[in-house]
Amino acid sequence: MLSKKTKYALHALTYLGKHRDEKTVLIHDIAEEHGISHKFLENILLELKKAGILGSKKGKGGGYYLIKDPKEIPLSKVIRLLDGPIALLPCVSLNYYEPCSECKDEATCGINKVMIQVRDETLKILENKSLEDILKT
Amino acid sequence: MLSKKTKYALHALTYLGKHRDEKTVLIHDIAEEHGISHKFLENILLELKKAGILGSKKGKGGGYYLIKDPKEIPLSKVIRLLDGPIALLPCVSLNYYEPCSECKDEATCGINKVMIQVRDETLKILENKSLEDILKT
DNA sequence: ATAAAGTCTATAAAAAAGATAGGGTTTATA
DNA sequence: TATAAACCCTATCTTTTTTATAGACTTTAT
Repeated sequence: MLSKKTKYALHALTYLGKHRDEKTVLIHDIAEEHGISHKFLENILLELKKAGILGSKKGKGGGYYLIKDPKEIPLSKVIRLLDGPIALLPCVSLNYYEPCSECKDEATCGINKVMIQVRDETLKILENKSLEDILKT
Repeated sequence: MLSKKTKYALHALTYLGKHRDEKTVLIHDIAEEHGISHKFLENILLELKKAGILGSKKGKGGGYYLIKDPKEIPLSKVIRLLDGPIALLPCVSLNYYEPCSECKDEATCGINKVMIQVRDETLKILENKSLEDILKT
């Protein structure tokens, strides 16, 4: 399951996507709309900004806004950013690889092999679904 | 990512699958083979037994054994049993449904719609990969 | 000047995962 | 029939991760 962080991020992105006509949107408004903690959301938006998905304007009249086209924001990117690996095991993660201690030899481990296949097929799904898909339904 | 519980379960099932010629296999042997806690593994095997995947024989000379054909043990079953939902959000889970508090109306929520699609496609993968696939590589 | 708004870092609280403990029950076999 | 081996069951402890909060700082419109 996705963490609340990722879930909130998706809601925030959706909200921002729906308000692209406005120059900026307040954290406060997003938080209120979905009944989530302002401060918690603050951290999340900051991460999305650092990842190049959002832009912001400081000071009075400031706020956040999307700087990418919704179709250029795949679910895989959001999930990796807030939740970490998409792979089911560390030993098959492309972005967060770590060996599995209980596995003696990766090269001959059937679990490893199958999980690589699962990862590749999962990635196909998550790279092909984007914020645009969420917005257009 | 999968929990250690699920990972250990997969290793145990693989071990049992590779020793199907023997009548029973000791928890101890599986735990030792993979360097994992005997007691922790005990709980996991018990769950696999209750789920009808393993059989056991008590007393001296006892142990565990597979009671299903490896191809009848899909990854989806093992994951659901030890880890819970496969869906990315509670509001789209088939087996562990719960509404999402930050979503006002599921019927019009784009995130919900997209996650249903992701769930269905993910399920296709995990229902079609089984212990057999792990064993045969 | 002031107030509004994002930035940043640290820490606290809560929940989940991982691990351990120990007594109970069953069964082969000496 | 006593004993030891092995699974059965439930409770609890520990650690890690997640979620949430706090508060001081910076920027900017008016």
